[in-house]
Amino acid sequence: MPEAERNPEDLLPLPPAQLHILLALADGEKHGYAVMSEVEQMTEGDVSMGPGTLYGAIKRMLNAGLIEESDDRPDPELDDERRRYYRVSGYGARVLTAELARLEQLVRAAEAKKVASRLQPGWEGAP
Amino acid sequence: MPEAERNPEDLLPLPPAQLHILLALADGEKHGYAVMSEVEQMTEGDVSMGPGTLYGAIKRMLNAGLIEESDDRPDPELDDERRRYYRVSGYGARVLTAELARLEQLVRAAEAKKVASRLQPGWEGAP
DNA sequence: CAGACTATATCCGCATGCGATATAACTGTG
DNA sequence: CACAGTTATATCGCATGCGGATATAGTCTG
Repeated sequence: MPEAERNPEDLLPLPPAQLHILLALADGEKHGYAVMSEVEQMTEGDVSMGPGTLYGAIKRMLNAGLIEESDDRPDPELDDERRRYYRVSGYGARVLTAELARLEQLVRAAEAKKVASRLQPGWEGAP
Repeated sequence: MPEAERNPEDLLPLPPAQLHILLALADGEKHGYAVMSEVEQMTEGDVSMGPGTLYGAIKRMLNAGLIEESDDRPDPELDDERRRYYRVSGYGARVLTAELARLEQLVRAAEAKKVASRLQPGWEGAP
């Protein structure tokens, strides 16, 4: 099945680790270790991803076509040959967008409920 | 450790199923089956929770003090004696708030990245 | 009265998460 | 240069979590 025809919705909800990796790669390709640091940073320490989680998830995501390994290497003087760089695929970008929309909708629904619960906290209107 | 002293942050990130259950109970106590339906409804079918997921998660959440079983019964004429009702505990409410804040921050961070990625899509500024 | 729906519960396989460990290369310092 | 600390990838095995199948039983509907 060609990438363009795949439906992003059927990978949803995305496992949290995969979401964080897509998010970390969203502003440009990075190598694995940089992804770990980026996740720690962008979540302000709420999420810290160890190597077990990272490389397991990367393998699955490559397989699912969410990310791709890049052959581009930076300036040889700045390069570290151990590094392997990854980027978000077109499909991955669409899945990321869909997952973010889902989460946003979830947060909105929660806010709506908070209002509702202040209006009727007891058994009134309950089953 | 008394509930009031427990730190909501150390249960975060909350497993998705537990978040959905707290969300379903946020506007009033419900029995298990009603939680399943509510999750399906409020996520517009994106998330459908089977009994395995539900009752497993409920057991863990009771244990962790996120929810409590309620002895209140609705009007006997409307009651179904098989039902077991659950409500969000004070601690659960605080954990829910913290988790929602975390997700909101994640979505905001993603939006910020989208802007950034339009400004510098290539290797410029990369490692 | 059969079949669908409500309701709770458990079992078990599978996916995911995560700490520990291994290995090796790079970086900076004395 | 030696060495310590950091960077970097990878795998293993256990724990957790998820989710379908199954069981049981009462209720509601055509």
